[in-house]
Amino acid sequence: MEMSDAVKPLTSFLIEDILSIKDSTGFNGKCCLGKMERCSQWREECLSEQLCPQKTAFGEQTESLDTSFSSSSDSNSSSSTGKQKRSRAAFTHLQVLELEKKFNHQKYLSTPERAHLASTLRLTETQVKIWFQNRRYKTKRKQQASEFCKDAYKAEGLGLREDLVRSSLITSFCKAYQYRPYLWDYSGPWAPTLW
DNA sequence: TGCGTCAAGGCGTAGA
DNA sequence: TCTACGCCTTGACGCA
Repeated sequence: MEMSDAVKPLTSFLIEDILSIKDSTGFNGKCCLGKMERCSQWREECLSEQLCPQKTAFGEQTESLDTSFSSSSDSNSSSSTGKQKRSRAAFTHLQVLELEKKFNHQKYLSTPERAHLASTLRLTETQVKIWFQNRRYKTKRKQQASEFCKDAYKAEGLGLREDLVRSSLITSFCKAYQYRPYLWDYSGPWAPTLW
């Protein structure tokens, strides 16, 4: 549904409209040349090894995006049962960084902003939209988890012993949960700690 | 091999 | 009716 939307023109803010170079790059995973150019671009923008350390940053993402986009239009990914194999695109570290940066400024993007960000990051508008959707939901879950943990600590600290065993379990859960990347990346509900 | 992460799928809802 | 959203789930992928 989403990926087909990405291919189908939705608004006048299509990446192609903005870039007006769509056929030369062959974006949407149908041509590796454009992605290689993107890789070069991103590599140049890498300030340090820390910004692009992941081995999945370019090669695997290229492949992933290929399969991701081709799954909607290419029958190669179909299994013998006729069911298309679902693929998951892995965004590059820099793409995620830029998305995070934008997210820290704005939790919601307008259509033009989304289109601009998508073209900047060489992603589809749908991918940017879904990323922000997922990001908001993750942040919300993180907030709920932190409040849950806070309450658990509070209850334990006050000596409320309705169920000490459960409380201990919750406490250890919270202690473990704080090491989840997207949990400790942000100290507050919308607090930008990366930037 | 089980588990965690995360992009994407799916469904219901709201607003224009 | 269309689009974007929230919420939850699914499935691919990497790792210990």
